Amino acid sequence: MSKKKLLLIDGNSVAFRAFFAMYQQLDKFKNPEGLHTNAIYAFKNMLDVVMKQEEPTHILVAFDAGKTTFRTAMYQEYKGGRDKTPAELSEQLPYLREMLKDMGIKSYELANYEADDIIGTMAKEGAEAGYEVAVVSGDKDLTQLASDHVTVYVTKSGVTKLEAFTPEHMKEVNGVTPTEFIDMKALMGDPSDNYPGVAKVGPKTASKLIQEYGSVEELYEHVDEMKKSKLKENLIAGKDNALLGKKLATIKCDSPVELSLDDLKYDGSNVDDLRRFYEKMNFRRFLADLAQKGELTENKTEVKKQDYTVLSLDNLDQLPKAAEVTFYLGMFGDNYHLADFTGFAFKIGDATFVSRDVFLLQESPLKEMLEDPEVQKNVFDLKRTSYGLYRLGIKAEALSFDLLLASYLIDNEKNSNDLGELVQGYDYYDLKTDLEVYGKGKNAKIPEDDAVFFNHLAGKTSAIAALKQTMLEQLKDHEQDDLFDSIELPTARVLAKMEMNGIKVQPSRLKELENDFAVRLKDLEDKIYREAGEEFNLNSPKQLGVILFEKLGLPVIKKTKTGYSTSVEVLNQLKEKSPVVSDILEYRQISKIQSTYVKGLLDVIDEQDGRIHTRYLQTLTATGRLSSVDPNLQNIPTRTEEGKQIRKAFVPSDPDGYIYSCDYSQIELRVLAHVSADPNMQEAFKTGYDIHAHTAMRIFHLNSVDEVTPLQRRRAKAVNFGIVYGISDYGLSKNLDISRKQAKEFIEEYFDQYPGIQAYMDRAVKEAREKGYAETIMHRRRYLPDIHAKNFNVRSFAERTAINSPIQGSAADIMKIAMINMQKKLDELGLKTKMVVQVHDELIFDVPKEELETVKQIVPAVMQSAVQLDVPLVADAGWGHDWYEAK
DNA sequence: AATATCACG
DNA sequence: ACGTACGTGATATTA
Repeated sequence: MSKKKLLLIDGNSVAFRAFFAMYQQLDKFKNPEGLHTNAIYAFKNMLDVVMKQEEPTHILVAFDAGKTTFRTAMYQEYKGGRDKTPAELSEQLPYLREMLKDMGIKSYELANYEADDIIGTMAKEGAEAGYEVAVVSGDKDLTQLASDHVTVYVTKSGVTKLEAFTPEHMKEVNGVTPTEFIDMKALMGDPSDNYPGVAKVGPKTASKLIQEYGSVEELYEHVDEMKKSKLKENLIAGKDNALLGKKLATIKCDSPVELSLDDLKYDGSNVDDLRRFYEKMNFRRFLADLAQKGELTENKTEVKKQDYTVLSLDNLDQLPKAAEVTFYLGMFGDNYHLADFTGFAFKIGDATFVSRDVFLLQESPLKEMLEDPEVQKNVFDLKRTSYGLYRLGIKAEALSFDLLLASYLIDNEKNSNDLGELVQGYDYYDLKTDLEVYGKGKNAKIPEDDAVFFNHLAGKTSAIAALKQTMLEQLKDHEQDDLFDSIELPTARVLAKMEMNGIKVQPSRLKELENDFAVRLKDLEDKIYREAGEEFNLNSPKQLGVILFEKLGLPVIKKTKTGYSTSVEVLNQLKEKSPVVSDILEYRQISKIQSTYVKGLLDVIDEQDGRIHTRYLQTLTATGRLSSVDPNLQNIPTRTEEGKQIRKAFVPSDPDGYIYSCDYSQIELRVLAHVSADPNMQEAFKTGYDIHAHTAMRIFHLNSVDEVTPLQRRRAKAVNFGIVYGISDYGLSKNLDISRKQAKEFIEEYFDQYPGIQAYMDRAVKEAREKGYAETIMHRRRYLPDIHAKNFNVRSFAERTAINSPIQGSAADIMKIAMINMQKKLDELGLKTKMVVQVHDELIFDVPKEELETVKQIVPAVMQSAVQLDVPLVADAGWGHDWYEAK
C-alpha cells in the first residue's frame, strides 16, 4: 500500500488570500442571488493544484472558531486593531464549507483555539502515526511546524503558487530552524497579530540573536553579558514582550481536538452534490471539468461538434448575403507577414463555411463580400487578418469588431493571442487552443484530418460570434467603447498599413559596417586575450567572470544567481583597476551592435522589396504602448556613435527623398503636469521652459534658469524621470551615484516645490486600491491585484505601477490618436508620404522630395493637436537623407 | 527553456 | 525593516 498522506489546510487564511487574489474579479464572480463567489472559486483552484500535487489520502480544512481564544485571554490586544473581514468575503465562508462537504473534505473548528492549533495538533498526530504531512496556509506562522515529515506550503502571489517550507528552506530563508522561528517571532513581534516584540528588532537582528543564543530564554540568561549597546537596552526593556510573544507565537500541538485521523479519510467528491453546488454558484468552468471527468475514458477534451459546409468553386453561390459576418483567416505561425495560409471560415447567421483553399477568397462573391464596406466583419486580430488578405490581393473593408483588441482592453492580463485560450477566460469551453490542435515546437502541424481541422476553424468563428455581445457590454461597463472604436480599431488599421509599407534599408551600408566592426572586434579580442593571458569565450559571462574575478583577482561587486555579475554597471567600477576592463566594455558594445543590428537586420530585409517590415504588437504591453518584433525597430541604437551608424542604413524609398522624424518633447512629464494639475509644473510648460532646468532652479533654490549648472540639470532630470517611475530614494541614489540621504533630500525638495505631484501619487495609489486598477485619460485599465499584497515588495511594486501606468499609458493613448489623425491627413491630402515607424513618442516618415515642405507643415501640427491637455504638447522634427540625419 | 546582458523610450 | 526605479525585444550561452 502506498504511503499515507495527510493534507491540512488553514481555511481562513487561504480564503483570505483567495479573496484578494481575485479581488479585481469581485463583481464578475457573483451567483444569480448576488452572492460573491470569487474566494470560493480561487480556493477551489488552489485545492485542485494541491490535490494533484500531493495526492492526499486524508484531508482536513481547519477554521478559526471566533474572535476569543486562549491567546486573547492571555493578551487582550491579540489580533486587535485588524480591519474587519470584508462582508463580501465573510458571506462566502459558509458556502465554502458547503463545497468542502460536497467534495468529501472534512472541515473543523474548535472553540477557544485558532485553526493553527488544530493544524499543529493534527500534524503532530499524523507525523507520529507515520503519515507524510502537507500543510497549506496563506501566512508564514505555520512554518514553525516544518519537520522531516511535515512540509508547510505558503501561498505566493495569488493562491495557486505555493512556496514549500521544509526545515532546509526555513534555514535558507530565516537562518534558523522551524522551532527557532518561534523565538525569532517572539523577538520581532507581529504587527498583523498586534503584539509588539522587542523595539527595533526586525528579522535580521532577530535571526542573528537566535542563531547565537538558540532561544529567547537562553538569550535572556546571557543578556547581561552582552556589551553595552542600544540593542541590549531594548532587549532588557522588551523582555516581557518577548516572553509574551513566545507564548502567543507558539502553536499548541496538544489542543483538545476531537478528531481521529480516520475521520479525515478522503474518498473523493459526491459528484451530484458538487454539480448542484457549482450550478448554484454559477461555476461553469468547474461544471465543464465535471462533465469531462464523467467521460474520462474517451476523448477527454473533446469540444462541441460544429456544423459546417465545406466550400469549393462549385458551391460558392450558396453563400447567403448578410449585413454581418464572422470571419477567420488561418495562418500557420505568428509571423503573418510570411506565414503559410491554412484555410478560412465564415459564419453567417447560424451557417458556417470552411475551406483549406484560401484562393477561394479571391473569387466572387467572397472577395466582394470582404471588400464591401457595408458588410460588417467580426474577426480575431484585425491587423493580422487584414494583412493576410492584403497578401492575397484583397483590400478588406469594415473589419468592425476585433475580439483580440476587445479582450486586451477589458483585461490585458486575461488576454491571449490564442483564441481558444482567451475565450476560456470568458467561460467559453467549446474551442480548443491551437496548441492542443496543432501541437508544439517542431512537431506542430496542421491536422490532415478535415474533420478535426475544420471543426477547429469553424469553432473559432463560433467563439467570436458567441462572445461579441458580452465583450461589447463589458467595454461599455468600463467606459471603453470610445477607446475601442475610436482608438484601438483605427490604430490597428494604421499599423497594418505601416507594416505593409515597411522601411527601406540599404544593405550595402550594413555590409560596410559589418566589415569595419569585424576588424575592430578581432583586434579587441586579441588584445583582451593577451591581457588576460589566455583565450576564452568573451561572450560567456561565466568564463569572463572566472578570468576577471579569479584569475585577475578583481573585486567582486555584484553577484547574480548563477555567479559573478559582469554587467556594464560592474565593469565601469572596475575600469581603474585593470586596463582589460575597458577593452571588454568596448568589445561588448561593438559585438552587441554587430550581432543584433548589423547581422540581425541584414537577415530580415525583404528580398522582394528591399524593405524591413516589422510587426507591431498591439495587445501585449501592460500600459497600452506598442511593441515591435521581427525585428524590433523600437530599439535601434541612438546613444553611442557606433550604434547610431546603423541608422544610416535606413533610407527613403526615393534616392532624393527624405526620412522625416518627429518626436513629442517630454510627453510623459506633460501628461504628469496635466493629470496632477500641479500649478508650478503646468506653469513651467506653459512658459516653455526647459523643464529639467526649471526643476533644477526650483529644487536648488536658484533665482533663474541661467544659474543652473550642468550637474544640477542632470540631477533634476533624473529626479523628473524617477517621479514618473514612482520614485524611491534608493533608486535615485543609484542612478545618480549619490548618497541615499541626499537623494531623499532632492525628493523632499521636489515635493515641496511641486506639491501637486505628491498629491497625484497618493491619489493614484489610493484609487488603485479602491478600484483594483489604474486608468489612463482614455480609460485604458491596468489591474493591480498586488496593491493589496501583504508582502512589502510586491505591494510597493504595484504602487509604483499605479503611479506610472496612467502616465505611460496616457502618453501611449495620445500617440495612437496622433497616428490615426496623421494617416487620415495623409490620405486626405493624397500624399505619397508614408508613416513607417513608431518609437513610443516618435514617428518616422518616408517622404518624397517634393512633399517635404508639406510634411513639415502637417506632422508637428497633427501631433501637437492630438488631444487638448492643460499644458501644451510640443513635437520637434528633424529630416535628412537617412534616419541618422533625421535628428 | 532559463539566464545574463544590453539596445530603446 | 523590508529592497527598488517604469515599459519593452534580441542575442548568446548554458543547462
